[in-house]
Amino acid sequence: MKKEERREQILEAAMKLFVEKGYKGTTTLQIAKEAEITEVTLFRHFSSKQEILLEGIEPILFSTLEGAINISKESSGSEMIESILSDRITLISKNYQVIKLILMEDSLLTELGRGNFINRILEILKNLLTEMGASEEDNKFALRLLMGTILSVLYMPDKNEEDIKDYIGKITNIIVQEINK
Amino acid sequence: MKKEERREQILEAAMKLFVEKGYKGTTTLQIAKEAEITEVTLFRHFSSKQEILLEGIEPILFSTLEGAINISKESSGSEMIESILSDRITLISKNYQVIKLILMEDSLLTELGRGNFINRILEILKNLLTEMGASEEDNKFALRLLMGTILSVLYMPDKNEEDIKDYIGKITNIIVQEINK
DNA sequence: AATTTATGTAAGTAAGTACTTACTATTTTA
DNA sequence: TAAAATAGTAAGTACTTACTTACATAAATT
Repeated sequence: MKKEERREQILEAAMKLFVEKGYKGTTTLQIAKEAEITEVTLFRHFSSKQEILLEGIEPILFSTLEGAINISKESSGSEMIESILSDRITLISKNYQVIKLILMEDSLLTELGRGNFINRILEILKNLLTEMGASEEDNKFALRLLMGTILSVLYMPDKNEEDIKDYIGKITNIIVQEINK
Repeated sequence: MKKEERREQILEAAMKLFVEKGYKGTTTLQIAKEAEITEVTLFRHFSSKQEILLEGIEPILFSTLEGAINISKESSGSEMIESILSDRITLISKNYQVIKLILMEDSLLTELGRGNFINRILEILKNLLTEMGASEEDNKFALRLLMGTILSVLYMPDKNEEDIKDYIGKITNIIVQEINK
């Protein structure tokens, strides 16, 4: 098996276990077994357990968030939130396990200078709302509503796409109504 | 120092560290130091680290949730949700760190037969809504809205009581409006 | 003052865990 | 088919960690 393939395979196995039992609750031996290789091979591909975690969460840490900024700068109009929200929340919904892991391991990631995921999401949402022309007061209300929506998608067992889209539509109406009041 | 006092002191120190660094990320030696005692003394009061965790989260695990059921059965009218929500969310807000810990350590607690905190909250909220006469569809919407509210209080850094009460009021209006539509 | 009760000290045990080294075997590629 | 890359085996190292034992000391209770 080629280098890259094996790395992917190890990452996949590791993330599955990290999500299930947390970073500290997972051993490198368990990861190796899950990936059906030996521990020695694992350490030939990654120099440490930490490196596996960081590489595993990296794509989410960057792509999931940054995308929203670009979209918001290219779009306009009052359907903006809905399209952005729908887009972002779909992404969040698809990667909810990794994101939950990132929240779970926040203290560890903070030690490594990559913590505060929640604050970064809040910053992005705040910018979005400000660009829409929301006042300070509306901002508070809408911000909590949006954050609550994201968190509910992360933590509620019901991941039905239709239901979520439906909910986003209603939430968007409420926010737009509030801003244009 | 008396037995009970010391137990409390150890629990307090332990919970502080568990919240900061997670259960597995905290050692019994660290707990002892935080409580300004020796590790031996710690193990004279608790037979295991696990026992400390379970005893530490127990009050929240039971009181925070069960209370809501009783209130809901004794009250009536359309201000019901607001008073219940306000009450429960204040409690959640005050214990948000422990609750976050419970969510963080869900896999560990599941092994000990005490997991699925989210599902238990959802059950309670669902009952509440059904008693109010919400339809299946409203139920879905309101349930997500309520759960999102709780989660936002848990995870957003802004814990301003006024702001939260304000938000709850608005959310309540939206739900009542949706149900009586 | 004598007895209990609670704590500290010092040392240790047994198990786990991230990570390494040296050597051999297999698979892939040229 | 020979060279190069990848993987397994076996053993081990160095460190951490939950928890224990034995003994001495201090504080509280009677």
